[in-house]
This record gives sequence, C-alpha cells and structure tokens, in this order.
Amino acid sequence: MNGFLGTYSVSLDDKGRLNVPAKFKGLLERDSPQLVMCVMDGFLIVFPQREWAANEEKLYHLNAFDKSDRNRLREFYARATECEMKSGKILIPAAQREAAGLKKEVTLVGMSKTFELWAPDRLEKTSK
Amino acid sequence: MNGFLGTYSVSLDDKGRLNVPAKFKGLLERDSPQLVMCVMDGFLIVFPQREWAANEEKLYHLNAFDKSDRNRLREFYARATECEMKSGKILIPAAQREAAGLKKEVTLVGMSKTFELWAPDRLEKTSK
DNA sequence: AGGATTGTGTCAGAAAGTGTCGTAAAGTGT
DNA sequence: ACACTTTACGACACTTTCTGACACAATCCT
Repeated sequence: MNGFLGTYSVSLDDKGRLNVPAKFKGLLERDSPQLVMCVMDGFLIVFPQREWAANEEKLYHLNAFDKSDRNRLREFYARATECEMKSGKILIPAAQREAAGLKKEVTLVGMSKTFELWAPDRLEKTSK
Repeated sequence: MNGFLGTYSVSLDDKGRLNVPAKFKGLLERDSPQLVMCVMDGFLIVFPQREWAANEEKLYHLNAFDKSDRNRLREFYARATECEMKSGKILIPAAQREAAGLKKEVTLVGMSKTFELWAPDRLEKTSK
C-alpha cells in the first residue's frame, strides 16, 4: 500500500472509537499503530507517529524562552494528542471529538501520509 | 511516547496537588519523577529534571559579574522549585499556585519536553 | 508540649477507556 | 447468482483512570 487514499464513512461506537477501515489498518499495523491526532480548523488530522516527528522537527529553531515563540509552540502542541490503534480501533478523546464536531458518523479522508477525520456536514461545506 | 502533548483539564485536591494524567505519568515514571517547576509570565512550567539541567546549561555562558545577566539568572532561579511526582500526584507549593493564579481548576498543556500549568481564564486570554 | 498548617498515602465511586464476540453488511471468486 | 470470506458495527463486560475525601505524618510556631 502506498499511503492513505480515499474517503470512508465510518461510525463511532458508544465510547467514541472508530473502526479503522481494513485498508488503513494494514498500513498502520505494518508501520506502527502509534499515532498523533491534531485539531485543525474544525477537523482532525491523524499522523502516524513518524510523520508527526518529521513535522515537529520544523519547530526546533523556536526558542522556548521567547514569549511569542512559546505561544506558537503551545498552539501546536496543545491541539495534539497521542493515540494508538488498539484491536483495530482508535479512540478519539472527548475533547477532540468536541473540537471537530464529531457525532456518530465520521468521514475519513486519506491524505497519503496522513488522514483526516471530518464531521460529514463540515466536510461538505468546505468542499463547496 | 513522544513527549507531553495535548491539553488536559484537571482539578487540584484540597491540599493543592494535581493528579497527573495517565499519559504523562508513564513518561515521568520511566524517566524520573523528579521535577523542577518554574514561574513564567503568569503560568507555571514543569521541567522533568533532565530537561531542566539541559536548559540550565544554556545559562552557563552568562557572566556572573555582569549586572543584567545576573538579574536574568536571579529571575530564573528565584522562581524555580524542585518537586516530585508522588503517588501519581504533584504538590504545587502555595507560592507557585499564587503566582499562577491557580484555584481548583487547572489546565495542563503539553509542550513536548515540558508542560505548563495554567489558570483556565489566563490561558484563554493568551491564546486569543 | 500543644495546636495549627502543610504534606502524604490510600481508598471508593464515578467516569473513561479497552477487549471480545456475534451478527449484519460488504466484498470476492467461481 | 451463489457460497464463502472479510470487514464493520453494536453491545457487553471488564479494566484503568480520575476525583474527592479521609486519616495520618511532618513541620512550624508560640
């Protein structure tokens, strides 16, 4: 498999877990089930942990003792959460579900190295 | 685990201790429960002791006989406190709680190598 | 020493997270 | 089109984590 591709409609269970589609499952199992999930403008981006690390490197030049740099760092880190695919499922923490407006139905969109989680209605609005 | 990530809302107990979220707990247990807590502009930064040491090194080059350098050093050290995670909790000394305006509700923000403690209302103002 | 204040360990109930399984639905090969 | 395999879903039981409370220990202050 080359990367995360395509659109899937999945439903969350009563605890807010999503079943990873079989095609993505293979990728995550082979590589690593470790993930970082990050809130963007109204939707979630899921990074396999390696991909996240690559993005994080771009922040190393910022100075943690500088006020405005620190604010930028915080924005980035505060929105992120580690998670993991367990038993073929990913638990989406309540805060993240909230931020992305996810109810039961979730649309999952492959973006090659990462994939996104959308509330169906929001995705529809955005793509217009 | 990659580092401290995400935002958590936790509440202090009657003695001013905070329950460390399970995700952070793992990191602190593996590395070391020894911490240094430091007051910044209205919030607290918590350094795992190794991370503190690394930051301290950056200050060694400052000149102990230079007045303004010395002021910066003093500011840095005077506001720092050693503390420790015990029974999965961290006691926040009264002085620090005071300085950060922490009441019962505290927002905990992961910053990769360190994490921050905020009074919810102050964080909200800052992030705007 | 006695009493107040501050720090520490532990526990029980509630809430959140996790594993598993049966059934339903979708996909596959012939 | 049919039987078979795989995948998705919902449900349930179980485990872990979070919280507030209590009891006790240590320290400080007269």
